[in-house]
Amino acid sequence: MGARIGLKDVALRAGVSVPTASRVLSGVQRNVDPELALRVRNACDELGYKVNAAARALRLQSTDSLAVVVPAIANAYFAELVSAYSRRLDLQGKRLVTIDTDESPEIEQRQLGAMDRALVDAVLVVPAAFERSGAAIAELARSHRVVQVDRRARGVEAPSVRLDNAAGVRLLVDHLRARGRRSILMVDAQEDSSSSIERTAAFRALAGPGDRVLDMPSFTVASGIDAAKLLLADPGDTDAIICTADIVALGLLTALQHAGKSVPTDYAITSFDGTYISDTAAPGLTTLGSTAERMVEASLALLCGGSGDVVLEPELVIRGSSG
Amino acid sequence: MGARIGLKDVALRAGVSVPTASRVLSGVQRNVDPELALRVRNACDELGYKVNAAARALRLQSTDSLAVVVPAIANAYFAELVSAYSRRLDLQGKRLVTIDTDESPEIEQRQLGAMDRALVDAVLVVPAAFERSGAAIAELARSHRVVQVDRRARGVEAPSVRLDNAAGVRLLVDHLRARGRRSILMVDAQEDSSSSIERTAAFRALAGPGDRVLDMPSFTVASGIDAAKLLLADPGDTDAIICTADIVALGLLTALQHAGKSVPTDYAITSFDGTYISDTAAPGLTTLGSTAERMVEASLALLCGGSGDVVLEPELVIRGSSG
DNA sequence: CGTGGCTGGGAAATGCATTTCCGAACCTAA
DNA sequence: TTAGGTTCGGAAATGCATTTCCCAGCCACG
Repeated sequence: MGARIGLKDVALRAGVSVPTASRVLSGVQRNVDPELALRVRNACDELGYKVNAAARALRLQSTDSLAVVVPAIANAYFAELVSAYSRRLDLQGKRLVTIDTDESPEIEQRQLGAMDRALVDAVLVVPAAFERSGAAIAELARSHRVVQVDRRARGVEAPSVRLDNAAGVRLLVDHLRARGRRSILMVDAQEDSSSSIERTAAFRALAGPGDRVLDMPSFTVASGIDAAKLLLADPGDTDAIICTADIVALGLLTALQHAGKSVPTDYAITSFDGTYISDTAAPGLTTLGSTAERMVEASLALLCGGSGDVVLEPELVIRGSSG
Repeated sequence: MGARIGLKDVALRAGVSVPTASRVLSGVQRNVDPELALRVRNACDELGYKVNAAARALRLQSTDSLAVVVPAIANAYFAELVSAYSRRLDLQGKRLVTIDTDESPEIEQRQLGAMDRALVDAVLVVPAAFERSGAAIAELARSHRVVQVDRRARGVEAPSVRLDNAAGVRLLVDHLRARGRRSILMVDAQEDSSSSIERTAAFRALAGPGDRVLDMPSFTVASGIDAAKLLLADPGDTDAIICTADIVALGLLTALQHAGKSVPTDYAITSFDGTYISDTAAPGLTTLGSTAERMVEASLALLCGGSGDVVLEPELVIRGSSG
């Protein structure tokens, strides 16, 4: 019997009706005698009443929760993105369900398929892959409001927010050329993500004969270290590097320095994300500035209505790593 | 009217009863004719039926979701912790609601107070402060299953998992002394968190006359940089540093190198968290190994029952930064 | 032929907050 | 005093999945 405390228990204790108690707690509808309101609030305290979130969500058809699906929360870029969402949603009294897909379309598909169990009103998703994420996200979009963030997936109608990756590549390439660099290596990862596809395509379109692309498996420090080994084993004429993530650039920078190379003298290094990493590496990384705040703002706006795609303009932040 | 599709619509379309449809989807209870099961599943696909999570949660009194409340998701230590939770819970078909309190007991209190709206079965919390987080967490523990992770708060009954901070400090101090360092500076932050309190207390108990403690406001790269400035302005005899977070050590290391100091020749640097940062800094940071996995395992075990506190033993990982 | 063992169906209860519909009671202004 | 306005209470509907109760069929085995 007397298991959980419901609103009717509160009403009983306060000596008021259920509708009245609800009016007090919901705060709206009609005016309530302050005396009664006080009795209701006291009853809540005394009984330790907590509104049942599931019942409330069922009735109101709304949970005040969003899901954000990122490829790797341990990647500083996505951690800063999630942090920005969290801060902004806190102000709106909403909560964030975080899903880490580990850059795997399989995990992503499983998680998105289970999203109906997740009690969220909408989903912000950074698709793991361009091709292989499409089906799961399109399916999800049939039942949920979805916005694609930072990356896109093929065949998904849902609106998206992303960086103008081609413009970003152009900024970096022009900057390196202006500094007299002749031969640029692009170190990429997650090559089947839309951002990688856009970045490598833009790079190849601008590239000269000495320019190369190196694909690493993941956005990790380890990938940067491995990339450095590969570069040192086959140095070519390379005198400048564009990493598609700060975290890879960090590993690369560290490994090159360990190998006795000087940055930026031997190699100019630049990267994309603009996380705190670029600001703290030694030397600081020339990078495209952080777009997390703008991306968060735009994607939440899209959630509240509106369709179509938002493309954010990148901005070059010059630090020591490019000379 | 014909708005959302419910289970009865599926049953109708499949030409079966509601209980039968439920038996098919829930998968248990009684055997169902495979023929009927197929019809039900087809009806689901055709109608695009998604179970209503709120109704399900209301009926089953369970949401398959946990909340994890961390002081700062952008701090690599907590990002790795959240990532570890996410990976483990994914395997159990559960979801994670992430709350970022920004190291603020006020935000923490507000968020925990709203936790009943959050549709979670339990809460894993890293208290922002030892003193000022107690009330809100104790209050939350009245209505939710709570486990304190990494840090504790005063007066909370909920079980906890944490590092043996005193042992960690001892490991680092002994290591630095064994390397011939005479004068150690501990750079701390969030001094009102339980881990800070334990670490500084342990340090002071072991400290000699040349040893000092410097309190910074936050676990950020910027704090490390500021600490370096303060140190250089008042160098004393300091020849070794213990940072209570990798991320602070990173800023400190970088700033000292910028100022022309050599690590480890001029300063040996050590830190606590064992995140990927310690592995990638140049030189690598001597640190206590990562306890995220063990902490996650222990805290989830506590959630499934059991009370009391789990104290994890630290392990010293020696890298170049300590000579 | 009879009985135990399965499986399906219909009706209804359960979980709980929110909200609507009225009727009853009371107060104020004309 | 009367008309109009305000506020509260009781009952009930709504949102939807899950599950129980029990009654019919249908099979097979004895």
